[in-house]
Amino acid sequence: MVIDLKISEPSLQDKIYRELRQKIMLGDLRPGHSLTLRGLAQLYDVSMTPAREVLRRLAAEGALIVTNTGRFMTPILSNDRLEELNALRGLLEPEIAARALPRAHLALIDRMQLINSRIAQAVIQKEPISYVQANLEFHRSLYLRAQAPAMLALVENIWLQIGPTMRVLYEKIGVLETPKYHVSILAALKSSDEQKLRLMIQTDVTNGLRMLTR
Amino acid sequence: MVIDLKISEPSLQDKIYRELRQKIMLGDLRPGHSLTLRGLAQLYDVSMTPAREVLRRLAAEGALIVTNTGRFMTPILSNDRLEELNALRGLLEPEIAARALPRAHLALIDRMQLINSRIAQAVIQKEPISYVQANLEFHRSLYLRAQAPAMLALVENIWLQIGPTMRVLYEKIGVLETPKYHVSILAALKSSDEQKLRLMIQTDVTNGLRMLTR
DNA sequence: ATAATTTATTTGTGATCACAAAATAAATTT
DNA sequence: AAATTTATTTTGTGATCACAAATAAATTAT
Repeated sequence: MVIDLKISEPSLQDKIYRELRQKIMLGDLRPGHSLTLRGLAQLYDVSMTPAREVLRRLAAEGALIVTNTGRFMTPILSNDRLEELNALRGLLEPEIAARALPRAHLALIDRMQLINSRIAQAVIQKEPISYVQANLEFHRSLYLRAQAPAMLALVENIWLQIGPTMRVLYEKIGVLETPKYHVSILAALKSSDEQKLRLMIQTDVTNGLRMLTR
Repeated sequence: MVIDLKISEPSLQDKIYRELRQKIMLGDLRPGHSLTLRGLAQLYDVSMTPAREVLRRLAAEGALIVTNTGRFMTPILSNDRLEELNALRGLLEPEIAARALPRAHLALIDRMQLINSRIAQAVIQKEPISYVQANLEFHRSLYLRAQAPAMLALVENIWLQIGPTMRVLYEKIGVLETPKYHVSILAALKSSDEQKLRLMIQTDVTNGLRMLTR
């Protein structure tokens, strides 16, 4: 018997999808930025077919909206919508963090500390994209430990939806400060204090938006 | 100036999408049921193009999984995954219910009572699909009042993911009983008791699964 | 019989095209 | 100068095809 372990290479659209998704989540595209099938296809030198699969997929995830005439663009969130999405973060993230807590060993905490210093660096260099990227990585590296893939998927889905809007908010205010509750989060992890962790995650999330919208 | 209000008729794929989505959410398809582009296309007498858009969209929403060779099928949920998804229901649904509470007037409560009797009817007639449909409608009619579209979208997304699995669970057990916490939910609504409402929604959701998996 | 191999069939991916609707630009009229 | 009309371009939708990979069926060899 011949066993062949061929790794089925990712399809064309997967590559495009991941790149575009990343761009949107990090706020590389502003709200209302429109994307066209042919434009995207040309950009990646493929035909319209994979391009539309990508756009529709992102639309299905709420990363893009489809206008009533079928055009694709990054969403322009109303204040209500943004607050709702942030409330969802405040609901989901403390829960997933709490689930990660028992599995959060020192190696992880160290790594989070390292990521946190990258955030500080982005603040100094005034690089909003790097800032968002490192910030999300800080949270994700913790949440991954929860071994709750469905929950993580929802959280990332929300990040995706608010990506473009967060970017312009950061632009308006400038990246003022390194997130002040991250140290508290790390402390709660070290002391395995679930209640404190929940509270600090919640505060970090809600305060982040308050800081931006006032 | 001439304003013309043309309702842009829904595209071909929209119709197919909605039908298939409904089928999946109500458990009309069993877990592991595979769907093919050409099969779906033939069924609706369209070309492969709209069929694949539909399947990919549903896959993006977690209603279908894509095998590592690109085939589409309804998900076969592990116990862990099912419990995780149910925990998400238990987290999200009390929140959205609480948000709907201030807007839940008598007309709504009456309508929910009516839906509840349809559930009882489905129990008697042993029609699992009708049962699930009416049950979801009971919840949705309340949640719609929350005016929290992003939250509702997440909830429905979870319903979609557990649809096929719930169906087989109902088959195994048979539709034993009408959901006993629904009357408490209605009572909490009438008395505008948020804490009770949260608890009863939570209990209804978690108990529903416990009833099925033991 | 059972396993291995070969053959036939089914399936998703990506490319290309025609088409109609929509958005934009240009021209015309008011 | 503003509003309307016309022409042009851009855009998404759906259909069809070739192709390679994966699955199923048939055949052969052990």
